[in-house]
Amino acid sequence: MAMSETLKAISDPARRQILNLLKTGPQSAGDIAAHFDLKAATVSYHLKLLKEAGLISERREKNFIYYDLNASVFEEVLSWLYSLGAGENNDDKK
Amino acid sequence: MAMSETLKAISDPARRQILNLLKTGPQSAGDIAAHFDLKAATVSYHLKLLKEAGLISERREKNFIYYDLNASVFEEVLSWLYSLGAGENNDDKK
DNA sequence: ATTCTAGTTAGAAAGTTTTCGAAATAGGAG
DNA sequence: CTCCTATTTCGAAAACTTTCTAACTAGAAT
Repeated sequence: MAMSETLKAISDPARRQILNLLKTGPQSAGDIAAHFDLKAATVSYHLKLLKEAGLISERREKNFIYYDLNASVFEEVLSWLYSLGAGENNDDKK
Repeated sequence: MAMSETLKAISDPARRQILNLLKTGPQSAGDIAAHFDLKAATVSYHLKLLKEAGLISERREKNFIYYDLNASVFEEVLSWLYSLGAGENNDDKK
């Protein structure tokens, strides 16, 4: 199940912050690391997980690696959340 | 952030299965445990986490405890996913 | 009041995840 | 070719999670 990987990927706050940062456009690994209180090795580990989950893609240019968000992978998660009833009018019966 | 708790709660496959089961209506802790290859204590632990995240509510009746799904908590997660661009037409530029 | 049943809590073992420092790699620049 | 810079990989420590068994609580039934 791809969803398990997707959800694991976004269950970590550091990885969510990385995704939030990539909303504004592709960034190099170094740029990303500079935004956080984490060592480059740690950020690299998170980027690897996000990449494996298909949530980001990488592009090499010069000796930088640029990472870019790929939100299409969230479709399966959205469907599941809707199947549980998320997104409905949650009016109280009152 | 409530989202962190919500995402942690649904990042575990056992807990997702419990939520899937509760789609069909409230169930007692024992009924839930019976559906899985886990000891009652383990299921109780998962139910506690889901309850703390606000994803389920409990109702006591006789000496049973019935658990019920509360999907409204997913709204925040949905908004965040949409803010990342999930749910858009992911047509290739081709 | 004792006993039975449904479920929870406590504490420990096993497994997984996150973080880091140090060493390794991959290219571009000199 | 050697050096430099950006980033990854390795290996270990620390922190967290999941699961279990055993002991406990709450209430219903006798």
